[in-house]
Amino acid sequence: MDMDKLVALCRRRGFIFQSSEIYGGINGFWDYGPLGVELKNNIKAAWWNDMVRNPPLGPDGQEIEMVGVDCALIMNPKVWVASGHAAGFADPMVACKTEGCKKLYRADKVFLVDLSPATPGGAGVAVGVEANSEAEAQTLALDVAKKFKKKHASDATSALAMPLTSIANSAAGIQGALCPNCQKNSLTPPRAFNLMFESHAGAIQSEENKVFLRPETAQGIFVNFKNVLDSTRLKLPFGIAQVGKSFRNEINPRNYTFRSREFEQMEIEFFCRPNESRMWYEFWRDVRKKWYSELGIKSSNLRPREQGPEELAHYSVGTTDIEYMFPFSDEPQELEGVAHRGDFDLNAHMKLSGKDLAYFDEEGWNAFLQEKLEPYKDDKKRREEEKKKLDKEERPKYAFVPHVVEPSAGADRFTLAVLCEAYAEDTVGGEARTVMRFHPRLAPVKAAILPLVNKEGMPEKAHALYRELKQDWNVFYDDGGAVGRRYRRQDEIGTPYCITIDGQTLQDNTVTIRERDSTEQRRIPMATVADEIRKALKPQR
RNA sequence: GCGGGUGUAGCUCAGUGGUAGAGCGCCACGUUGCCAACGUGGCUGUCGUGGGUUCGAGCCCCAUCACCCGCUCCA
Repeated sequence: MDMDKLVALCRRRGFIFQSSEIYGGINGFWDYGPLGVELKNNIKAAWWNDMVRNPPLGPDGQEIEMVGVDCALIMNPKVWVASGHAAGFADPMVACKTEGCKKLYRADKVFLVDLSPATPGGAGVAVGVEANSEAEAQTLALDVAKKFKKKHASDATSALAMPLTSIANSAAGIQGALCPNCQKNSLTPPRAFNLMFESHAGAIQSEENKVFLRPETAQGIFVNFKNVLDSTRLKLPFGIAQVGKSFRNEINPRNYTFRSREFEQMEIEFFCRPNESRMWYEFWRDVRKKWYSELGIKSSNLRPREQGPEELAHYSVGTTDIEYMFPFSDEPQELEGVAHRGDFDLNAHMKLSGKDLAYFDEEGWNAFLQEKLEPYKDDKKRREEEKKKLDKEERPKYAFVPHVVEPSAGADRFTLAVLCEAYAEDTVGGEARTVMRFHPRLAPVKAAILPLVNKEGMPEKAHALYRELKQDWNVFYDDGGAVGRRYRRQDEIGTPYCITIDGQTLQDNTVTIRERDSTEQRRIPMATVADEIRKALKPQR
């Protein structure tokens, strides 16, 4: 599939426009047009319906409890300190200025081997090495120093590696750092790359009122964990869901809408007992992959991939990326991350806020109490004493911080995947056509109502049907040009059904219903059209 | 952030310094009898943006923006 053709279609038919296009656009931001907003809304509605309102049954057949929230984009900046984003999202970077090299490194991954002892006169020169840790750098240091010994004569036994970030206040008097790649003295000083968008709450800009646009929706859920618990009578396990915009200052937005700086997430934080967390992690990983398949993503294009330990996020003890083979890449790209976050977030917020976010297991505690007090049921005084004792000694064991499984899906990324997956070219009666094979649930327009010709009462009949159907769905009325052309127009925007009102309709109130993918037509009573559409839109499970 | 490429009508593209074009699409009227029909008429452009050279710039020069490819980055 040719990405350019899809991009052209999306623009031509009003799925996706470049943001602020008349001003030359803006890198990393996109707008959804009339059809795009329908498609994306359908995707979000399908997700909310299938995951929140009517989630699948749990691993042992029980109902799953799910509720939603809709949190502010801007939160107290301390949220991002607790979550680790304030520190981890501002990686200092260094670049090499030499023509033909121009490598860019994370500053904390570059270490300097001080060559001063190996250099005549002790001139301050150090060479950079790339390593993941200071220990790793140290093992490389001697080799590097030996290599340089040839050039700089004397002895290299005392080579030391130190983090590049310490170069500014180094006592060694190092005047330059050689690029690990081209070994020229042209590394820039470390510069901050802050990946969070900043703003100010209040009209006066100052350091005190600096705020951040959220880089993920998850933290709104965590900070409201206690509120939800206290207002709903939910018991573990349960999930809290949120759909909303997030913002990341991506260094280099690329690949159409795939890596945008403003994007929408569909996230669940599923809270469970620590000893059941692996089970729920595997459950959600499988549920989420199945969901994509149900909505028409071919399984050959879907790749669940367990992340290796080295690429895990700072909070995660296990993550599966559900990836999709986009046409713009040879490698599958992430649609969703299903992460086992352990108790990282709730603990972090407990620590920084000083608020108790532990869950108290009432059921377990009551069962335990009942069992322990059973022998004293006829001795009220003894019973009270025992209860006090147990309260003091045993009760705290029933309070714990839940573990969390987080299926975090990209609404825009899935929208893009749906567009890629749907795009097809085939031939009908020897003529080429372009057809978007959307799942009916996701199709922006569910049906087109077409009078075969504009006379003999056909438009009136067609209008009546149109008015009936549009009460429930986005349907489209088209009386322009030959019917074949109208069919093709609907194919191109992925409308699953075309309903044609013809001469026979006037006789017996039947219409033809044309199926998009096969182009086959059936004749059905006009009164059953709504049922036909409804049937196609029912989630299959 | 670096290097390379691209930018002309809604789309695909032609236009090598001298009056901005074609096909498709779109709109109107007529026609219409199930898969991009036909006839007639019509709309469509700050030639990505800003500056410069020139009597004159879509075309040459500089800058800038956006998109594509590669590098880099992506908790």
